[in-house]
Amino acid sequence: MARKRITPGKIRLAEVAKLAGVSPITASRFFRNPEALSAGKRARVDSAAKELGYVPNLAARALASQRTEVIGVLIPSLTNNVFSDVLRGIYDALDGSRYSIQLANTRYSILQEERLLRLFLAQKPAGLIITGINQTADSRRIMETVDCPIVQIMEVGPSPIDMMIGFSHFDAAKAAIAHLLAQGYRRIGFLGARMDPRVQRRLDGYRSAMTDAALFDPQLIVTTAIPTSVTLGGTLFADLLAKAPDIDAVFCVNDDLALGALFECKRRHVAVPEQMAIVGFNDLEFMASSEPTLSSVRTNRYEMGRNAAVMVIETLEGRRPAEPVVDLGFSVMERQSSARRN
Amino acid sequence: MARKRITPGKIRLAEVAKLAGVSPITASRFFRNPEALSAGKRARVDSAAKELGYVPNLAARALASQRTEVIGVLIPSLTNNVFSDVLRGIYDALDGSRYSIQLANTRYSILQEERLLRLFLAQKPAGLIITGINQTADSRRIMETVDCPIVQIMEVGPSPIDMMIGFSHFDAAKAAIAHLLAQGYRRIGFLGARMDPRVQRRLDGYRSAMTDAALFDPQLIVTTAIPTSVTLGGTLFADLLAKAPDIDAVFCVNDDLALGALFECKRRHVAVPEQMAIVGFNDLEFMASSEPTLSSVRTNRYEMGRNAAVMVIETLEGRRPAEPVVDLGFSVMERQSSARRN
DNA sequence: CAATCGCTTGGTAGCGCTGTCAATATCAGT
DNA sequence: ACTGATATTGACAGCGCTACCAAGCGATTG
Repeated sequence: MARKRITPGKIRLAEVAKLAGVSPITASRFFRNPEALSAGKRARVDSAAKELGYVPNLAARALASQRTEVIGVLIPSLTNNVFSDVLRGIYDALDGSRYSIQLANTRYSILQEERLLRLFLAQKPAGLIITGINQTADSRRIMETVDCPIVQIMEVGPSPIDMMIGFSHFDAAKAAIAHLLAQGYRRIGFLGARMDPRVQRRLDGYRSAMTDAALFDPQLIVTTAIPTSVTLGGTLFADLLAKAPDIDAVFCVNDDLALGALFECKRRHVAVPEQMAIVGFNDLEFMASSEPTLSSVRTNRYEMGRNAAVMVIETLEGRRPAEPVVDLGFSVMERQSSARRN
Repeated sequence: MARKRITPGKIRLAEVAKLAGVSPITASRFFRNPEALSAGKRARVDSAAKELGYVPNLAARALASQRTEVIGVLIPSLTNNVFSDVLRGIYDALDGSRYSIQLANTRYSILQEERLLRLFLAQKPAGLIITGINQTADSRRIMETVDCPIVQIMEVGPSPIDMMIGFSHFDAAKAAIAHLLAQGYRRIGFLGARMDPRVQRRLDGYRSAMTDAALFDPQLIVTTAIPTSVTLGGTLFADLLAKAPDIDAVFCVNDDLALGALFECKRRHVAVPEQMAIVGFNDLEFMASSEPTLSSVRTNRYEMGRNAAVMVIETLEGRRPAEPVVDLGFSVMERQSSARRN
């Protein structure tokens, strides 16, 4: 014979319903769609739930309703400051809502990403936030067939899977180079690490700007697949200097590299910005307080995360955003490290 | 009459069992305790599951078994690099295991922490990783009565709730000051931001070391409740210099402050380390490649996260660690910024 | 050869909630 | 007063899996 699994002290929806003098299903409705109840019952269920300290069993809810209140978030790195800002935005937006987050780290691998995606979708998430626009063909296909709001973050591009929020890395890099050109710099080097798709697009922007100015020279480009770091910034800058000793500026694909390049300049007694301009990317906090202060491209990471989460929630609650693709833009922060006028 | 909710294409455990020619319960056992099956059935269920691409329904599992395979993680900040390293360790340790992570951000508030703790525990997590040893009395009581492995991370101290992994912030700060004293520095300032309990203990370590050396002077201490940043490091250092112009060294409670102090020194043309020594805390990556390189106290954050997760898993699998409290230690990284011998 | 033991396997029921539909109550309009 | 429409509420069954118990079976023992 089977067990008698009665959990004595446990507060279930049935207890709440009994105390409130309604049926369990009415109590259930109170939590999902309070407007459907009459004011009287609503108040009765509410106070009964409070009195008993009722906490819904999420597993039971998920099983019965065939969906969860979990939003999956796929990001390529847990270390990169850029993503911690995005994450903070997402967590802040969801704080106090019924939704929770399931986070996974793809480690910049789209194969990992696909694996994790399958894992997530098998659990029927309420929504999905995924980094970038370069997924595997299979990942894309899976996401297109799945029935939940999806937001691609960090960049914008054509043909969103569903929704999209970010900015153009191409344009941002191009604007940074335009700033350097306007300041009179001509031999502008490029430093790139962990050449992920977004960094590639920054390189494209650099190339485009330099070509437009008839200043493009492949010797000015130094890249590596190694993950970024301040130390690496110094190393790459030294490599660049060896290849092209006559450079008068560097554009670094992120601020860590820029800081490393600055330290390397100090080590070599190269004056910044007189002999060498430095421009970074992301505008991390320290860029504004270094000596000299470092120019960078500010991106709206926190807002990106926050809005992405809001877009998912709004869609889930039937108020789908009018515009599925949001370009948050960027701004070139012109500071001491690139302040030379001819 | 009620619905007929037959989901046609869906692969359930029953389908796997049927294909394997066993009962559903035997198939179920295959996933939770494969050793209990005979080799033949085990292989049959395995291949059937693979063939059908079976993915277990976690909600059903959680509901039936009255427990989840989720490990709750409570950290005070998503921005702080220190925690991203810890998190990376946790995620790495759990990658490929059956367990997943539920992350929450307490924002350095023990009241928030208590709220989130209640929220977590209501869903019966498999385990819990919580930051620090300063919880509210209620939080502690709740955790003591709950039946799941709990690891307190980031520091060690007396009376663990369950398990504990970290290091002594008091000793680490004291060792940093001992290093500065050994180098011949005497008027050693203290810079502290976001005075959370661990930072407080670093202050205690500083005070103890300075008092032992008969060099303690409250004028040398500058602290603030403001969250840390590089910019703040510069500001606090300026404040310190105003209060105590004769200082010859600063101990900063973290590396951001140290970097800010370094930049401020450059701005003021104060030579580091000749006129001013700087020592940070955490040994973030950039400390080793700044100019001059910055001394710091290295802590094992990744290992802390990784081991904490392993401790939880081992306990869940019946192999409880012999030693519930693990001190991961620290090491003082002596670099250029504090290299003056008398 | 019967009794006992341990290992493997299966049957039954139920975890706590919600989708579906039906029933009832309420109300406006004629 | 009666009809039809709308707002509220309830009954029932079942979401997919696992806990509990029992049964089957071969091996061991005296």
